[in-house]
Amino acid sequence: MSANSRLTIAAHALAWIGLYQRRGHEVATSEQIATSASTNPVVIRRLLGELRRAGLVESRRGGGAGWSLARELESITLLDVYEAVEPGPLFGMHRATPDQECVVGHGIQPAMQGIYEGIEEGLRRELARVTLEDVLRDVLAASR
Amino acid sequence: MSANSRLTIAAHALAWIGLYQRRGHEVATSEQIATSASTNPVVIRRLLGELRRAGLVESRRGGGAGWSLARELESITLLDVYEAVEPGPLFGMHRATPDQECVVGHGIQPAMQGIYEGIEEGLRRELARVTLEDVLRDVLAASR
DNA sequence: GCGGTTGTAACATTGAGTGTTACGGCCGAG
DNA sequence: CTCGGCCGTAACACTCAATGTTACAACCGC
Repeated sequence: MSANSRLTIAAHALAWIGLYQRRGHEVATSEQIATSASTNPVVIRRLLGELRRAGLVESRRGGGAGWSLARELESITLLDVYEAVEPGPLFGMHRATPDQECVVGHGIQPAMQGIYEGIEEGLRRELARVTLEDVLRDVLAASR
Repeated sequence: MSANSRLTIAAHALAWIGLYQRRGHEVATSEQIATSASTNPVVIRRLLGELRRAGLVESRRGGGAGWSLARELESITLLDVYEAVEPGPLFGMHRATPDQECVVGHGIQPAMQGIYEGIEEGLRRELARVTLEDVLRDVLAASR
């Protein structure tokens, strides 16, 4: 699968902002987060923009601008982040519609559709069990 | 997520071969399957080649050549197909290694690694619950 | 007004997946 | 033992999403 890093980077950004705020700072800048994640500030702003639309973070402009959490880390799950950042389905269908004259070609898409829905629902359940608080805890545990 | 159709096409091919054999034929050709799936025979041969390496199908060359199942449909699960056809992990890490001087940058990868392993294990469990026999049944049910 | 940051457009780059052509290898049929 | 059909695979073009980068207008505390 063409595994992308969107979920990882988004979780990284949220954990970074959360830790930064616990250390007494008001807001974090995309520049700071980008440095920690070894990427470009625009990439961070784009991702955080999607998280803002999902109500997970807030942004301030002007002087003393930057990003802050809209919710506590323990109330944000990986599912929230996943849904904010990965819109499409996990598995794709045929690019061209299969041969409708063929029994298999005709029935395969509704069949797989139903099966995939169940599987994605299971994935959602797994993602919902992990909070960003868990992520930050694991991050700090790894530093020892 | 850049959802690809490899799992769908592979399941389509297996269901097609299975049904074709139940109707009394020995082997199916990549040409026939490609027609049903509206794609190119080479795409089918490549995918079936991976399934052959995983021990799910067999191929014969020469006259009367083609593909046949190496196992019964009810003994093949979507997990078997998934592992044969999707080698990489579901979620990717940072493309460049994050800033190791930063606490979050240092701990994020081991943390996410562990979390992702649990989530992928859950996905595997879901995939293992569906057999290709289930798929074919749903396919035939959809034709009515 | 100044300066720093967000928000977003625009474009280049990369890589996986997919489609296509080509051709050598294999083997049953005749 | 030749022929024809199909596999196996290399090679290449094409598409598309993700990512990286530059640029710049908008915003707002100071």
